[in-house]
Amino acid sequence: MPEQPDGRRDDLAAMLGPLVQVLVAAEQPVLAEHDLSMWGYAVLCGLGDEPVRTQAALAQAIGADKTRIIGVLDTLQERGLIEREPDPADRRARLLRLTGEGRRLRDDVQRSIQQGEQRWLGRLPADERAVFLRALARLSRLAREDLDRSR
Amino acid sequence: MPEQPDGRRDDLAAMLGPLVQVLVAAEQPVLAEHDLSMWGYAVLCGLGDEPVRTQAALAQAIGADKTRIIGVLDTLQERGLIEREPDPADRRARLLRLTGEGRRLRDDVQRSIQQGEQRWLGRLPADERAVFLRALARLSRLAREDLDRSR
DNA sequence: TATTGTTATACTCTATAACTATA
DNA sequence: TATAGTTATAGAGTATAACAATA
Repeated sequence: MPEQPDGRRDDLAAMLGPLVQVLVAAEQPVLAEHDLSMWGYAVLCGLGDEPVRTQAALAQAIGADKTRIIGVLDTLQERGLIEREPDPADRRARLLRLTGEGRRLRDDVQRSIQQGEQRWLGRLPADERAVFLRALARLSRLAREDLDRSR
Repeated sequence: MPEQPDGRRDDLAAMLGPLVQVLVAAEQPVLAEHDLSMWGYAVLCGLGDEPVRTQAALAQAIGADKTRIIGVLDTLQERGLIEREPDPADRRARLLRLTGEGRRLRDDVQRSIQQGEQRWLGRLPADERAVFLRALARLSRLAREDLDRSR
């Protein structure tokens, strides 16, 4: 699909909006199947493979308010998907890490989601798709750096 | 910026989120300068260059609830940026169109916004940027078609 | 006195349902 | 009876401010 005939284009945000909307909608059934909220999944992804030293740091990493994720952490902990213990060196802080089961669940869900994304990415020619993903990854990283600076 | 070393990548939604956030944040000062809300701007863009036959159709086109835009239309009309008159052929409906001033304002704002976007797009090599924009336009169109079908 | 986590509250945004006017 | 537009209301999601524990 070429640009509009006169070379004009929609604003980036106007193009990204609908795309985000269908992608988020497509994630819902997968998340529901595993009893995860969007924020629950974001936490599992945000924890990565090394422990995180404070809840506030985790919240910032996933773009949430620190108060926003407390209930989420409660639930994940009750389900044995994460561990949350006071830092012995500073008992105000909570050390956070994935359990084995948490990691497994995260990987399962991520596999399903990225498989679903093929419905969209598959509509792009392979070479264009690779460039798109590389460019998106770069822009996303720059955007995150910018957000981190302004917080 | 290459993919992650192991070839894995973040979910599309996870990459798009921060990008949308900084783009929307960057639009705010421009909109404020012209006393426009985000929805107000969306309406000006949604009206395009031909009249729209009903408010509901306009709302759907910009992804809003029909009740959502009523106050927005009131304000735009008071400012002389749009015209809103009962359709003579069916007086339940309202014919909507941009005034000359509305079109001018829309074009001014859009120019500013797309100029601001260069801060991000400019970080991509020119050839990669062109491919990214083409791919994004295509995915966005597919997403919009999908959303329209499910409404 | 400052920081981490927590709770309660208030605020914003949005959708839902009920109403009017036309058809 | 059905549709376009409007209004009022309720709900979801979010941030803000106050508080307890620890440093």
